[in-house]
Amino acid sequence: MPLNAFPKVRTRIAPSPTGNLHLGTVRTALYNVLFAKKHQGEFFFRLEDTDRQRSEEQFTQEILEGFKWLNISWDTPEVPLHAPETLVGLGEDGIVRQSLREAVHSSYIERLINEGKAYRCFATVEELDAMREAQKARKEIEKYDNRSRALSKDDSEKLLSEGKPYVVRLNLGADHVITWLDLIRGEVSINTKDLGGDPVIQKSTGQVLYNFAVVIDDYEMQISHILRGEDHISNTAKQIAIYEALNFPIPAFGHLPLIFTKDKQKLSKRKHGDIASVNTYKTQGYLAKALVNYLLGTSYNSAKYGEIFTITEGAEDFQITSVSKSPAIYDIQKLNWYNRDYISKLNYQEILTYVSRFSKFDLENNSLFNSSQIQLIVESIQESLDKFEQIDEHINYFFEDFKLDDSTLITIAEEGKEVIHEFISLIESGSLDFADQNSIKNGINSIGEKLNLKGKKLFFPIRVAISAKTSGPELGFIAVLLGKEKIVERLNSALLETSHRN
RNA sequence: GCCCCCAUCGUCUAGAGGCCUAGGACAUUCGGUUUUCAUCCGAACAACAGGGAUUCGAAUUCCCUUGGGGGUACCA
Repeated sequence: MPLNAFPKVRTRIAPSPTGNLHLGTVRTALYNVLFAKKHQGEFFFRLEDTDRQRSEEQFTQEILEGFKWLNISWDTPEVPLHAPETLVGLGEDGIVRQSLREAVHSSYIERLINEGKAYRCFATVEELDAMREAQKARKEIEKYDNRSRALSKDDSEKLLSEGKPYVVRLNLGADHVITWLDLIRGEVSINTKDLGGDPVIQKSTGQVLYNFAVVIDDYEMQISHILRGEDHISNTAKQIAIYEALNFPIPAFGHLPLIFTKDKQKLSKRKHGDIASVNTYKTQGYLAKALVNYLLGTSYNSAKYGEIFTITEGAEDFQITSVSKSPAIYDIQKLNWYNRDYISKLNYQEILTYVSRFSKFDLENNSLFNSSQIQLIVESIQESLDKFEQIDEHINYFFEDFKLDDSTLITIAEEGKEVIHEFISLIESGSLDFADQNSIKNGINSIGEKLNLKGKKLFFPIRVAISAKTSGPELGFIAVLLGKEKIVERLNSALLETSHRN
């Protein structure tokens, strides 16, 4: 596709360090990466840290760690063509820090004032409140009435010299329609009359507003394609007005659908807590690749790879135009499915690394089992793990004893006790080989024949007695690893507990 | 209120006028395998929001309605 006036595809992610790394931010970043990869372009990272009230260094660190964990890296912007020397605010780490660019932003404000495209507005907050009240009383739409457009240059200079506080507003001119061809949505049009009057571009503190800073920074970083959340659609109209006032080439815009929860609300930290935060997934033991794949899959399916694909594979046939327009509802079950799938494909060294990190048992240096036994244990539960956080609930009975609770004991029942008795005598008769799974299994089978029991009635009592669980690897497998003594001990103690209960 | 965006199974999606009695995946349910559990295999369930218009023909184009969401700051 003929991209646009820009020589090269450059995209960016521009998070604010005002909270944890949000799933939505990651998703936006991912689509930007995908698009840049697909078009052999570059992807940049800009930190929008100008909100001094809410920005915190701790959040910056969390965001960077999150990106690192997810293995999303960015390119370093080169010296911009349009800007004079170096790109102000660019750090060694390739990150552009917006807070370091305030002087740059201000200089463009001055330029607009000099060109008559922006003006100072000395109206006080009280004055503007009164204006809105009056509009409300008249049942008009509340918006800035552009009153200061009329201020003469002399009057303006006078108020300025008197030290009166002011904001700078962009002169939107006569009402007109701003239209862009959205990469995802097609043509989008917004009339400037619905923008709430001439927008403030610089506060009375001298700091510029978000919409202005974004335009300046994207321009100097030569961003060619801006892919961001749908919640920015109305910002885009204002930003295009700023691009036009500044006579900057206008990049292409694409507005991605948002992530919703089941209640159809935008996924937010405030309302939905931890599930919005990337850190939660890292902590619970999700694989970064699975999370990436899930996030990408929410609004995009690879024609070539279907559901399961890496970011590189996804980029092969990525079409920004085929990204879904409607919101994606957050679905933990789908994420878990991805994660199970990725976990099950891990080789042993990989899974051991993860599992060790999440287990309270020292798997790599264990006194009960040697390394090949550990491998057998880990591999036996590899496919039943949704996330690594669950590791110990699957393997704890190998490492420590337990007390059966009522809900577990109930599965043993009367017949079960008999099964256990028989199993104990069989073991003690010495006819089972604890080095051989099949020997154990055959032994259990013979009990089944003797008592005329099969299926759950035969296997559950033993399973519960030796593992306190109704699911897990083969019984023979467990028995061989735990060994004769431990098995007998647990069988006896289960019998004891059932008798206490009855 | 005003402006904008969106609308296919419960969920994510395929579908760019006839290939659609709408395909796949997740979830769910039921079978088979495993004398248990997990895995695996098979099957079932289940959707074009409603109404008009265009057309020989519409999930696909247009309009309206309804529903949902976003925005509406000297926040980002």
